Amino acid sequence: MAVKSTAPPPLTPAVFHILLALSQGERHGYGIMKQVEADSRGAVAMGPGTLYGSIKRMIEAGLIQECDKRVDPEMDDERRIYYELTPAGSAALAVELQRYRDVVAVAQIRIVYGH
Amino acid sequence: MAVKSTAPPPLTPAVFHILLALSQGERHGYGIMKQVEADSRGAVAMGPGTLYGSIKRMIEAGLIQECDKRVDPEMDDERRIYYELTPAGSAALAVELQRYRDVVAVAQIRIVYGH
DNA sequence: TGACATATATCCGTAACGGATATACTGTTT
DNA sequence: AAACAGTATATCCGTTACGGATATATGTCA
Repeated sequence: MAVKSTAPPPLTPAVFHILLALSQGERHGYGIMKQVEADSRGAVAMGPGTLYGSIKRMIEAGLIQECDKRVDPEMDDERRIYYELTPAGSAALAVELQRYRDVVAVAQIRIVYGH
Repeated sequence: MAVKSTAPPPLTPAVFHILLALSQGERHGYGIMKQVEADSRGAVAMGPGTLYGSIKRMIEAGLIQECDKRVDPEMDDERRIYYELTPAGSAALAVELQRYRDVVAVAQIRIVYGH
């Protein structure tokens, strides 16, 4: 769906959830998956196809980037690749979140005051 | 994206916005388009391809149905086809709305208390 | 040692999106 | 009266996104 006058690449739900997960701090792929599940109380289950496909697109779009940071080198799994939000990613998340708030507010008014 | 343990057909943003528009009352295609735009403060622009494609799928899924109701026969355009929510559509909207609220709440906590 | 969770990643069929296009009526402007 | 913009429905089809299946390999626990 086209989104007017906001962030250039309109956010899909998968992209939005990944951004939200990374707003919690840097994560590796599997960690993002788990964070998305936690953030949605288990409602959203993201498969590996969606996850890694979205990550690739998001890096190309400049929303996220790989980061070198290794929290604990001793405990670390060498295979892990950590990702973090870019400023553009943070901005896109903020815009999308505001859209979510607006939609919830509109729906709330509709329910309370009965269309 | 898969959505666990809720409504059988996981809602795409287009489907969600159409359901929300119809929660306002019965609408014809073009009316849905305008309502979606209004509900999102002009942020979401749904093209005819997405609109009529989604309507077709939603009727098949039992989320909406055509209704005979003609508000004002004198003022009416014969071409108009009106749609309304089915009970299943209302239920799916309610579930999806709760997911939106949850996501907004999670994000809000993250912002206020800083991850 | 078998099973399960963690972890990354690709492949590819299916579904959804969305612009372009077509048609036609209505209402307003010049 | 002609021209234009807006309303209204609808299809076509290229592009994108989704997401299950699959592959591989390590860590962990009973």
